[in-house]
Amino acid sequence: MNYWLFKSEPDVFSFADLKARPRQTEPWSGVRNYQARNYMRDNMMVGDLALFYHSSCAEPGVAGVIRIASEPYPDPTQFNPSDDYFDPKATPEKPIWMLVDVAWEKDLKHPVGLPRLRDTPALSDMATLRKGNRLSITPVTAAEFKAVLKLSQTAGE
DNA sequence: GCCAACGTTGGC
DNA sequence: GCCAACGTTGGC
Repeated sequence: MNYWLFKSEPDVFSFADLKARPRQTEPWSGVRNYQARNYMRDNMMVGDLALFYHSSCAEPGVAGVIRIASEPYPDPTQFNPSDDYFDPKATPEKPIWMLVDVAWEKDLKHPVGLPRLRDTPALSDMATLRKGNRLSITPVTAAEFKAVLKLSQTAGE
């Protein structure tokens, strides 16, 4: 079992939006970064758990827990000329961008904001908190995942 | 293969 | 809106 962190701007797609989906499941479309794609294509297993992180918003931080719900498959938006994520170099025979479905797994008792994450020694080496990191999908260690869940049990300051 | 220019991300 | 930091592009 591996652990991950998925970033999303809540104005575009939030943790609550995912929970409100009919099957509480959504294809994680639109990733156009090779490293993030490779994590989905090469390293994720159905059943892996992930933190759903809200970025570029008033209160950035971990909003909930999601689960990898499919094998990797081609991101359909790369083939659609009218889609923002259309990639003219991709064809169904030779897709470039792969994605996985993610499913709502559980709510947190309290969301864990970025300042708390930064204040937590156990998370000092967490990939998404490193200076300059912009990857929308990063690995999380089991210890880090556990530490975030522990933080979510209390409201903090 | 190098590297400058550009676009994007994301916190503040 | 600003700025730091990074990834990508394209000329050479």
